[in-house]
Amino acid sequence: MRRPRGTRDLFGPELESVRKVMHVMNEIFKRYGYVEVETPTFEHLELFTKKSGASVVNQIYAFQDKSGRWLALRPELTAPVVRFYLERLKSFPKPLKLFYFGNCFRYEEPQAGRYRQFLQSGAEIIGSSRPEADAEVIALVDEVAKELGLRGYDLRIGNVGLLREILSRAGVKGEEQDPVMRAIDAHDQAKLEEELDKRGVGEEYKKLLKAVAGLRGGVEVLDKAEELLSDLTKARAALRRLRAVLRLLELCGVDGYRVDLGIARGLEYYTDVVFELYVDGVQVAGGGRYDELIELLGGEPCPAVGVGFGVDRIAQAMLRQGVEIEERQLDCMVLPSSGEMLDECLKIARDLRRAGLSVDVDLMGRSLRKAIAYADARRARYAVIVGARDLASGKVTLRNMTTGEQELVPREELANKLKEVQAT
RNA sequence: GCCGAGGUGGUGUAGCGGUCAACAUCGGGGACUGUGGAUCCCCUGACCCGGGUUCGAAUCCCGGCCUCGGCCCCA
Repeated sequence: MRRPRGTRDLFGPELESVRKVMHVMNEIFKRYGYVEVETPTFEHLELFTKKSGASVVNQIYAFQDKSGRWLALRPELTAPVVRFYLERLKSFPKPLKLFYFGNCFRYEEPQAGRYRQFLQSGAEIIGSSRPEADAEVIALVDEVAKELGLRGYDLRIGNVGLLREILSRAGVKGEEQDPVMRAIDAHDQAKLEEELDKRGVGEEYKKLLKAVAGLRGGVEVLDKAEELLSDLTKARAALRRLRAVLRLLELCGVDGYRVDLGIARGLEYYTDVVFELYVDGVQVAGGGRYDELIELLGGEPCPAVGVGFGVDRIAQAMLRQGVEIEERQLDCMVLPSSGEMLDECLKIARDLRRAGLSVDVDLMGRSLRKAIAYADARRARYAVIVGARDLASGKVTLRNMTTGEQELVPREELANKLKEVQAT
């Protein structure tokens, strides 16, 4: 039997790095005042088909249960969290700040950094339409990247509202905009030209769209955008919002970002400010404002902003970059000098474990020689050698596995002695 | 869904029509029943699956599966 395509078995550094990412995120989310939620692994299929276009529906693991209900393994977590909000959290004080971790499933061809089961985390602010909320979510992303020690990360901030407004003015509305947005996101000029012509967009708007989508750099690009958009009131409002968010980011201590007005992505439900986080050219997080999604899923109109993180991808980036991941090692192994000492070893191990130490005993009936070799292979810091000779005077031998130095230690002082050296 | 490169012990490789399928490493044991990272010896363990060609296939051909990477897509 082998594992299903696109899944992974994890252990060792791979698992440690995932755990570390989860741990750090968990701490930061709570530090920022978010509350954890958990939703089921499967939902009604309809929840996802409502939110996402038909193109992605065939990538959902969908099935009928024994009563014929159409269910789906969740392909993402925003829709389930919004569903949870609509079902039970609507009457909590606004804004609601929620975070979550969860496995998601997509039926896709596995490739670099892409699996059929993957771990996502995210945070959402539901109920605030203000730029403070946008800025806080972006600050959260920056904090995660910083605290995980990711080097050379690239945080890009844009606003899909600008591009969509230009398209609307040019007569391209609703879903018609999506293929155009995709072409922009892919930086595919030929494709963009084609999509715009297909929809009869005039030269003037084509030029404007390309000019705006090409803007990236520091805050100064907003001035250029403002010149270009002088006639478009709503687009200028979007620009003002972006400016406000960037100003707030400064107060939050975020400075390493780039403005990129070409961010469009296939994220069709984003309405305003959007952002993406890249590490080594791989996108590891993305989010933005989605003021219409909650209504789409059957709620009262309600503004919201959020972010999703690709936990596995971030963990892989950390391994790649050699970020230090501390791993709790075995404090000691308790080894009998001969078979008769086994009972005594078990008692000593019991006491040391109760004292909070990480302790192992040999379960193979090995000779002392082999057992010490095994302790070395396990990278135990100490070996406690229990023999009749020392035990006669109530002592055991404590061997430092790194230096090879040994000393006789009274049994009852063993735990304290080990805890002392554990701290160093 | 498409394209490319691959699949031999747990890992890394050799073998490329006839070999007891080799080597290294890892794992278990012994030399050495109160002392590890050395040496020597022994043991466990593999040709992805199914067809075909052939007297004979790990080796050649076809199909599938899987892995890695790229495209499409990425809510």
